[in-house]
Amino acid sequence: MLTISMLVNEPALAALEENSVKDNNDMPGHLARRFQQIAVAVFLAEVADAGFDLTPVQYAALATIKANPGLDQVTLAGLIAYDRTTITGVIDRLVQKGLAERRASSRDRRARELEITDEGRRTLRKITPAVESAQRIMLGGLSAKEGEELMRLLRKAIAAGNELSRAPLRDVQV
Amino acid sequence: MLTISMLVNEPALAALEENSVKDNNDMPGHLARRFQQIAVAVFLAEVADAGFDLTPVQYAALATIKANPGLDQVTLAGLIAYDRTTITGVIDRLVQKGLAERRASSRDRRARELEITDEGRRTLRKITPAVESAQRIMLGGLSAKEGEELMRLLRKAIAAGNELSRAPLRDVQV
DNA sequence: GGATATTGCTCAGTATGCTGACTATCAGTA
DNA sequence: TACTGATAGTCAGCATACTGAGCAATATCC
Repeated sequence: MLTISMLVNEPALAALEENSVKDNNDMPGHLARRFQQIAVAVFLAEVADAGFDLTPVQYAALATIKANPGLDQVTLAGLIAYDRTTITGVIDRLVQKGLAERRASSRDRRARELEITDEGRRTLRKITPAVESAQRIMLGGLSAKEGEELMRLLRKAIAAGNELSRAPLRDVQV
Repeated sequence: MLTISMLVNEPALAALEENSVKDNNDMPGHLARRFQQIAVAVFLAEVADAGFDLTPVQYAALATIKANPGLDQVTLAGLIAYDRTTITGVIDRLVQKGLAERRASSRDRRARELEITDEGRRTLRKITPAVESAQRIMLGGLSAKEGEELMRLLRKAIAAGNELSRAPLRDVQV
């Protein structure tokens, strides 16, 4: 195999590559992906252990509907930073599971008003310990102080980058 | 709407809910998802600005193939913590773009040996500034010291949770 | 050597997430 | 009121990620 490294002097190239690409596993983007990957796996495992079948995304949507009864899909999306095209499918599944309801709005015939069902409320209540346990587990390698610091730094980085994704977090517009 | 809160005394319940569910947006799992969401958006935007069409996952795979010529798919998956079923599609697309090659292994007829093409090498080289710029942007809200600390804490949390996802990071088995 | 277990890869199915396009509706304005 | 622009939601299409199943080949153990 002929590589560029054969055409230049070795130490110079090694140094250059060391500086430029580094280890892929040490880049913030990779760490973000990996932490999220573990977080989702832990969430699903804890929730499944508790006897439920709910994804992190579905949980967040359901909890937000409960806290803001009658909200529309775009508002929900803004409150938890989902893309509006993703919300459609998530709500479909919550409705199909009988945990939420989607009704046409009378104020605005374009909009759908979302409500949690009794079954949804029951599920949220029973699932809460598993959700909290999952949050603890995903910070399990850190001391309490480190966990707090990680969350503070994530919040700060996220706040600065909020507008950079297609689905930024939006304040409630009461 | 009849809720549990109507059946118990209000302050007690408010405190309980405050303690139990908190704001969904403040949970580690949500922060993980959000940070990753921004990281991917920034990566894609920077790379597109540079005139390329490569996802974070494809980039990581290509860079790892370059650093470990001839490796098989399972080893690649382990090196960057992908699920082996995900790798199949990622390699498909790298091959289809002409950036990598997949050859049957002579040692083990089950395995496929992966190689980067000249075109792949050229792409990696030209794309590197955009990738690095993306890493800077996603930490843009943090000081240099905070960025370092965030990465340290992420590495630590990830190391502790490595085995909890279906696709843990695996050391090179040379 | 032969049964058994393991491994490398793929595939079908499901659930995020995104881009871009489209419909229906609403809001503001000339 | 008619026009224009913005907004709510959906859809098609693509790319991760995962579960679970299956096939082919290799390793291991008796």
